[in-house]
Amino acid sequence: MNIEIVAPKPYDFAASVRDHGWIALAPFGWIADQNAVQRVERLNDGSVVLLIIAAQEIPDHVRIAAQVEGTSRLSATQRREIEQKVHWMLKLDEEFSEFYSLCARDPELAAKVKGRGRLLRSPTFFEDVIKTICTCNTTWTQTKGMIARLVERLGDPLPSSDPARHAFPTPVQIADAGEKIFETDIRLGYRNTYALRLAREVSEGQRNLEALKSSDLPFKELKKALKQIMGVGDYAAHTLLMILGRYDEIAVDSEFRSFVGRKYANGKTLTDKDMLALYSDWGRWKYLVYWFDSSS
DNA sequence: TTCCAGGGGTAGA
DNA sequence: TCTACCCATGGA
Repeated sequence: MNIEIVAPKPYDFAASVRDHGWIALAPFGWIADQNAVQRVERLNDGSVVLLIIAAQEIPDHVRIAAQVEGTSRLSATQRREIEQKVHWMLKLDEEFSEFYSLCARDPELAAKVKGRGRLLRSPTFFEDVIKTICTCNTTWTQTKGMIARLVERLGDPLPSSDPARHAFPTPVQIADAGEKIFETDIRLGYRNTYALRLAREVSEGQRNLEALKSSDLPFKELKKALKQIMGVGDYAAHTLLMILGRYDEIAVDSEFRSFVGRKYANGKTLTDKDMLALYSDWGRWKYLVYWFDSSS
């Protein structure tokens, strides 16, 4: 079964989805020989399917094809859900023309960003908050391990896949799992508490994370709302704002400091403030400008 | 052993 | 608003 979606041009699908490390976090994956994103996805009705998402350039736009495996037929509701999720994951709703025209003032940057900017995100904001918390104060290798264990231990399995592959667990599945399995098997370290607490808040209806996806709150207020989540500080809030399409502020982490130090410091020691000042001219696009400044 | 990685919470000033 | 200290985990 195939679901087709039209994406605007310019759109470099293969580069865009791999520009974000999320492609390496379960249940996402990259199929190199097909230039396709794969993802095990649990639908709202509880069924679990495998999505294989690829793109094809045609004259006026880009055609996204999502192949759905693991079910013999799809209801209209299921098709609509998959369409909406793919649309959100690929950020097909965002407008980047202002960003591209702004980049024209820096030829090196302009050459790099062509058709890029639509960084991969997860279908639910809950998943992206959990993943972001698992990037804090740890290495990327460990983040991948934490998310792989979380998905493998708590997510619903894809029917008849061998070895078993799993969807990202729902807030209820995480909340119901309890602390013990986090300590013995999933091992997020002190983030165990944050993940469980968030899952409980969401599953009990005390926190509506998905509503933030369509929020038109000003940047500062949205940031304030995100920082109310236990485990989310400035770095995580700016990362999550990027995921929501707000690029006003850079997420300062060891990676940012190391890149700016290498490229601009010339042996001097720079404070975070000094480093951020290097990007101050880029208005509401600072995060993306830094992102592509630091990427190849 | 010690350090620290794509930081954040908390207490105290 | 700023600083010092603590935090689980695992690789270097």
